[in-house]
Amino acid sequence: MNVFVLFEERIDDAITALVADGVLPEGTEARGLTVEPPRDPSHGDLASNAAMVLAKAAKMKPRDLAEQLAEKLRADPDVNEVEIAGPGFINLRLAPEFWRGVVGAVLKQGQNFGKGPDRPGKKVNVEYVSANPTGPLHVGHVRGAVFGDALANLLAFAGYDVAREYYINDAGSQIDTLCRSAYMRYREALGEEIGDIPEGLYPGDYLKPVGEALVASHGDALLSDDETEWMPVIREVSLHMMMEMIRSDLATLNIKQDVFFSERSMIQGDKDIVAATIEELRGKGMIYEGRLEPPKGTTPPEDWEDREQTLFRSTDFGDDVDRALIKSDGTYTYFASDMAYHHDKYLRGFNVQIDVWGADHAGYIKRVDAAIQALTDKQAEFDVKVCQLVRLYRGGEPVKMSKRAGTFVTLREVVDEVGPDPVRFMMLYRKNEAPLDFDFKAVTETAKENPVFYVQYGHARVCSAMRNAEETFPGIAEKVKTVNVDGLGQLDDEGELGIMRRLAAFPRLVEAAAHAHEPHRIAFYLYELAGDFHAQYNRGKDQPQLRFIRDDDRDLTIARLALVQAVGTVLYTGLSLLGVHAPQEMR
RNA sequence: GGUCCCGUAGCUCAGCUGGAUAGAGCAGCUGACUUCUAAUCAGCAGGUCCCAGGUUCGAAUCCUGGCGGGAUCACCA
Repeated sequence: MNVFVLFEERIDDAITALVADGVLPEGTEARGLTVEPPRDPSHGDLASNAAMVLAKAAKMKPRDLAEQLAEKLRADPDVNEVEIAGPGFINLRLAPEFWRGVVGAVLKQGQNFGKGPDRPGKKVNVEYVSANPTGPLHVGHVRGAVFGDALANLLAFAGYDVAREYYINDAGSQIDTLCRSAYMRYREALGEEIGDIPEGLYPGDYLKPVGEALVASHGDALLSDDETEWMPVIREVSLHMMMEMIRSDLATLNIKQDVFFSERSMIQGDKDIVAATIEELRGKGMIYEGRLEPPKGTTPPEDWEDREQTLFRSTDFGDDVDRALIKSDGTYTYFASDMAYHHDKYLRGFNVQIDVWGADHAGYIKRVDAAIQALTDKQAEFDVKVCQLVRLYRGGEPVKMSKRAGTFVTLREVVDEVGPDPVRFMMLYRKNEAPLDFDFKAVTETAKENPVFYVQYGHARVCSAMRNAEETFPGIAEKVKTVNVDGLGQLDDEGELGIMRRLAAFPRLVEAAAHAHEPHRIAFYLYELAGDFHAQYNRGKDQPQLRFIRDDDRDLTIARLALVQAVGTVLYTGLSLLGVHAPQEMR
């Protein structure tokens, strides 16, 4: 149940009624009508702009029209008060019974509270991580991984049919580099003194196991000066082991993906869907042979070569320059493969595609967007979520990292140090396009300024209250589960009603966050809900009559606990969307 | 130089895709706290929403042009 949608419908009904009364002209439609929580709670529970958006068509003053609508709304039994304010806002104050009904709804629906309706015809593909299979995941991958995972959770909860996908870049020249690096480790594993790993190869120790595995399976049979002899074998083994490592890295953060799509698979054997994609575009007249200008404003790459090449007319779709598809050695550019890949996703039925990328790839958006538009005749919806940099701190001091020296911080190091929950929550406690500071010390502190703790503690406190109540009133938990609206009648404290309003906002929030592809809104909401709850708990110190557990009043305790349990349920649901554990207790 | 992102309280950031008197945490100040599980709670103070135009009943939010910061520019991935 979404309160705001519910009242949008009721206001719509009121408009229809006014049309029937002849007050509004036939065919009046409420375009841009909204029902929202007012910023200032003193304005009521719900505010609508209906009168203001209709005034022009109705040729009436907004306030007069508002009064007519108000008249209709006053007849609604859920509405306690209707007020016209400001330029023509209609402010509604709902009956307390209505808000208590929300508590009942949460208890009844449990973790389904806030869930969106099925959306037939919307098949969403969320692609995230897609790190090169050349080494372990490092901290730069973490944000996108968590973001994509949470976004997929959110979309699924909001009712979309969602697939989670990882695109394996296993076809480019970086894989040859990987193989040559692994080959060094292979020779090393055979007892050879290899010295330093040559410049340009991957120096990391994580390739040692690959070398050892190769010795175990092939002995010294791969030793050869001719690369083409060992390359295929080493490629297969290395890629497999790198992907296993990456999967296990992802598992430490509880990141799940359904499909691992291999770039190479598109051009293996006799099939070549990259070529097919290019031909399809050629058929549409979007491919030509031509020359490109050297890049401007920056020094051209040393190996810049002015030559005629196969180009895609991405400028027709808003890109800055047309893009090359085939390299001088005859292989496909990364972009050509990517084009085919996104096309493939569309052919698999995904009419909504969301890619999660790092900030350094932002300049790549236009060309992929152009390709998708061209290949799907603009039928596919494409959104790239760009995650800005994560800066690491420890106790306020920047953590030094040098990519050149190879001292990057791995995902596993971060998770090992602070645990998965703080990592996941903090990566989502900022909108994706803003840079993010991650402080190893701050995220494990047990204090309000650490939102992870504050929210998790809220959930633990709910569980604790239930346990305590069970000691005072054995069997009360069962009563709480089945409480009806009449039983909640005693919940009339302003703080309690405030919590109910917050709970009622959850379905709308889920809907909006999913629509905007912004999981961070869930994190901020949970912080606010936890804040409401902790505040109410603390009010019981000064005013014992407000305590959740009242030894002298079992019925009141049941009602209060129903609200407490509802808070716990929504905290649990929200944390699950973020992929964060909701603890029963804090130790 | 082009493109993309960011610019909101002293600091770190929200602001529900156009609503009313712009919010939270930290830091500062004032008070409460031998606890229904502690690590908090209540309050005060703090603002040229980068600037200038525009769109309209109404702009932090949308458009245009600037300013400042970051990222990026390829036959790499």
